[in-house]
Amino acid sequence: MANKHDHEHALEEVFAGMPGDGLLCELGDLFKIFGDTSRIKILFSLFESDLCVLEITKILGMEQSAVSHQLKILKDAHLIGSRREGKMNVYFLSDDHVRSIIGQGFEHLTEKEVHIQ
Amino acid sequence: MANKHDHEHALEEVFAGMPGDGLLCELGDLFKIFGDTSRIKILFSLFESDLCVLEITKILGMEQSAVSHQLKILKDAHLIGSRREGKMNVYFLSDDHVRSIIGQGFEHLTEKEVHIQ
DNA sequence: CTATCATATGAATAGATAATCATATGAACG
DNA sequence: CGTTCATATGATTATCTATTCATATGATAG
Repeated sequence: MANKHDHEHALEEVFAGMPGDGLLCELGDLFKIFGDTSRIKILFSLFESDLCVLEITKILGMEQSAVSHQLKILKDAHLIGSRREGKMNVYFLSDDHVRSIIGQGFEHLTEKEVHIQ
Repeated sequence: MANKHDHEHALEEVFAGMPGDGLLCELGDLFKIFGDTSRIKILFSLFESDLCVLEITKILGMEQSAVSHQLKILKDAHLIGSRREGKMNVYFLSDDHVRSIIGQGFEHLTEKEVHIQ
């Protein structure tokens, strides 16, 4: 009975600490963007250097239109930006959070590997 | 011509710095897991307290089977663990990377809000 | 201007995913 | 042992997503 009461108290704490549905949804949407190999590849590419669409297309080895679609998604999420250079649109990382987030993901994966050994 | 050469050099660097497809895929799969509101809600709940399935079900307000499905996904990814306590299965965060990753996502969102103001 | 190069957009489709309903498992207790 | 409580699993389905093909836009050079 005391145990049950503790659990209900825990539930209250959980409800209190839970962000609103809006924020949770935004957070989900943000991570969804990282949850695709093509987009991760684009981001990794931009870690090294600003690149135009054609270059990214060569790196990913897929249709140019597919790349443009993914670039739009990344740009809408403010993860990348673009500028014009002559005939080309050059894309770049818009801030270093992208690096940190992907870095944390990496750490999780590599530490798990160590753990498995 | 010099410009073109620079770009090709940049491409080489990008290819050199790019992780293998396997790792990129694992990374994508990891972030995919964070890319769902129900799972994020579960993780936030477990930030506060270890919880059994019934409690999580109450918090999320969805079918118990749906919760179990999502718990399985989280557990398979080693993001949570479980132990038996009497009749119940109690779930808990398996490590603090989860906190860091979600925290980074949060920061990105909130800093963007500041930026927009 | 108009042709062309670089990129973006739109429609269509195949594949993935998350929820639900129905049912199975499995420990605990009388 | 068999019933019940807590949870897991399987099948199904509606929705979402990433890609492709086809085409539009839009800047720039001739």
